[in-house]
Amino acid sequence: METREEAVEPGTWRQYGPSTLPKPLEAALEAFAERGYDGTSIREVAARAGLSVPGLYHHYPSKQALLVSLTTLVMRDLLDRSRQALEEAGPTPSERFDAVVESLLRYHMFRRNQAFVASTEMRSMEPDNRKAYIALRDEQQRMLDEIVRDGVASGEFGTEFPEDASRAVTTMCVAVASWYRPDGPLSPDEVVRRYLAIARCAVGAR
Amino acid sequence: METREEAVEPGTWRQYGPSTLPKPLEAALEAFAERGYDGTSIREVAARAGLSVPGLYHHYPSKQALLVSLTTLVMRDLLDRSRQALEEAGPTPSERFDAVVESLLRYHMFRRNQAFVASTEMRSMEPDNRKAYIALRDEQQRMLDEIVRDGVASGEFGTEFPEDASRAVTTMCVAVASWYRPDGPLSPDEVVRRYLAIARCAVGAR
Amino acid sequence: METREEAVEPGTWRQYGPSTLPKPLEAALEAFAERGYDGTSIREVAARAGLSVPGLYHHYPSKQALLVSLTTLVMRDLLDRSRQALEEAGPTPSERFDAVVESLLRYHMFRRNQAFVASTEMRSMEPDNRKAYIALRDEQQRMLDEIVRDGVASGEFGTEFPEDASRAVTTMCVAVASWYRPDGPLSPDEVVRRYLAIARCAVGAR
Amino acid sequence: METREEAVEPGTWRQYGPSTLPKPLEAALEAFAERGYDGTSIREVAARAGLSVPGLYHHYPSKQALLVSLTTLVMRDLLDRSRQALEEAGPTPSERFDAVVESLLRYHMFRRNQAFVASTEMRSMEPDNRKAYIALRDEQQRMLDEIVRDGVASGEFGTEFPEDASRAVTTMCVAVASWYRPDGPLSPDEVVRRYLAIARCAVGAR
DNA sequence: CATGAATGAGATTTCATTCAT
DNA sequence: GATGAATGAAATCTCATTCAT
Repeated sequence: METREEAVEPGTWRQYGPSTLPKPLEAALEAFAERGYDGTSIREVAARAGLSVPGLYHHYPSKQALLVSLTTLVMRDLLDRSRQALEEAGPTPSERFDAVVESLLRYHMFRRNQAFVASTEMRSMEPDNRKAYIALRDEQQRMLDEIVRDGVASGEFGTEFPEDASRAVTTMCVAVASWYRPDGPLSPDEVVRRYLAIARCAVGAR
Repeated sequence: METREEAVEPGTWRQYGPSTLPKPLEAALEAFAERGYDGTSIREVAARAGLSVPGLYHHYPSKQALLVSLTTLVMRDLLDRSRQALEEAGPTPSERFDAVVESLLRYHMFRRNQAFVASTEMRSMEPDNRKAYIALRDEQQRMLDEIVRDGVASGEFGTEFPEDASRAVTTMCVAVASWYRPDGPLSPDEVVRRYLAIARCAVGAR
Repeated sequence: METREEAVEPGTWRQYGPSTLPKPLEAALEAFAERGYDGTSIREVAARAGLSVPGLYHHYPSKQALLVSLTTLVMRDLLDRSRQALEEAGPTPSERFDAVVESLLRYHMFRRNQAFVASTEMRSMEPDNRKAYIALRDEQQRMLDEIVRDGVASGEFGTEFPEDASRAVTTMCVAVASWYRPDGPLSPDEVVRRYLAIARCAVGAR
Repeated sequence: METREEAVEPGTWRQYGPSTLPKPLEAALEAFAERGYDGTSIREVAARAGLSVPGLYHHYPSKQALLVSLTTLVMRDLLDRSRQALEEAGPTPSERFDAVVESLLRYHMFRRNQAFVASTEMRSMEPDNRKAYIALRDEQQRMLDEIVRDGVASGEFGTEFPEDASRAVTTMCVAVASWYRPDGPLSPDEVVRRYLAIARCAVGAR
């Protein structure tokens, strides 16, 4: 009876296998994460990708194109996962809030570098590319804003400043990418549990 | 009865005049904030400082030295202000928490660029310089960690995860530097009021 | 009674249909005319020819080969036309002079790009290829030189400096390629009329 | 009683010492003349100028700048000489015609490479630079055009097509740069004598 | 400190050409 | 012949830094 175009297994948004980026993007990602866009030479990316420099140019016509392809894929992946989390969530703002926050948190742990580079290297994008990236990022932010507003309207959330709280929550989640380490003391599930508690509190849940 | 080395007017930590950085550092700051360390040429810094290139080298022996001087001054300023806020605060963990958080928030609003560059360009520091910078930053973080722990011990804060909450709070405050604009809709006092509410809640105050 | 190998319609040397160059050479011609040999990439030629790059290499083994094939065809065409013009001309040096000059003028108007590229890109030819090209060009020049000498000998031309006059005439005709435009104010016939007058005068005709 | 700003020795326009171009331009000139603009690498120019590559960039900010500086100096020099020749010439169109043609001829013999590169590499100039160059070149052409028109008006020149004749004469003179060799069989004075004869005839002098 | 000249190293990008399919 | 991938060599240009004056 399922009539959706793409029927996806439930919970897929929680599953993170090894990243499926094409090799040159994987190489660019690592390099950008370590040294930044401007601090990374195309030679370095090519070497990491196991290509000659012109070989790299055969696939991506410029350094900027690497950044754009990378960040676009990243934001699409994040958005897809958040949307899927929402679809599977219960109907109440609280449930929806938890779902989006959890998807944000997991993404920033399991796709740490991707998330970090995307948010950090916005300034290295050429104007048009930046505009396109910001549009995607804003879409993600608005998703949470709306839920928080709904929660305040329904009385589930008590915050006086829904916008600020929403941004503060996003901010916290994004920052996870800069300290979380897979081999650190906290498991992803534990991070989710703890940050979810803080996030709920930030919006005055209950 | 005052026996401190430097007796400072009370509330100085809340006062932010125009920055007192030496001109070359001011120039470097603006450039680094706009284009990043690697994206900034020494010629650009010299031009912004109204100096010739060799003139700039007369004051700072390398590009790296500009970054180090800059970030060291920044962290010292922030630490000084936080310490002063603490000295003037009441004795309870709640009062002390509020003081440190407010000092963090104000710093990240009034010294937006400084805070942003310092936190962003850590990766551009040579190993020893990075180590020294991290030491200062950790000192700042430990200041808050300790207060949160004290608050939990005293029963004023109810969080289960003092360390996480403390880091999340710092994180939120640091991120203020990347969205706050002096000509935006929120006054610094209002930002302080709102974020303080969120921060208190994150540590389970009350 | 006709015994020539190839009997050609009279006046053919005056007829210029659309150029019959193979497509890759046509493409190379246009590109070389616009941007010069060194300023043209093989990819550009391939694209203009509607071929893939390896497809182009299938027909011509190198960029240099394109230039050589092109200029050889061009010079042969020009020489053929001049020879044919001579064959159809009357026996006097004046008549023969007019015929060759007219053929030169028409070629440089109707095969403007070909003539321009051939004369311009001599310096881009590898030594042996250049030598071969120069041989053809000299043959053309000698054709005119000889007629002028005959005309002086017969008293029809009065110039003191037959060689100089002959070269100056060639020069003028070649230069027509760099200013003549099919949509300009002068018809080819009119250009022929005017330049022929100047050319005759340069050799002291009458 | 001389009140001119710059009193110049008469006949200066006929004097050609060794060229006074700055060394990098001299180097660029030779290279461009031999291999063309696109065929010349900046390394080659630097090497010929006895500079490192960045050393060359210290003086000229781009390859294009070399071309522009060079061709501007060239056209100014030529124009100055032609104007001076005119000032010293007698009042009749014939005398003025001879003066300008002689100045053109001498320039294209003594500054052969300069003249050749300037006329050849127009297509390598960026649009604005080309426009500026063409303006200078047209000024030179109009100088001759005007004289020829005057000569026709006064009855000294009999040509039916003053514009064509004028361009043909210029063309001949310019082309001298591509065959004249200082060690060839004709002295500059002799070339002047012979070409002047042809040029006069082209405009129907007498 | 400013000016001006200089440079080794290295940046991004392009080119002609080749080969496997 | 087209497609796609690949590459050594070389192109233009920039950078941090230095030195003489």
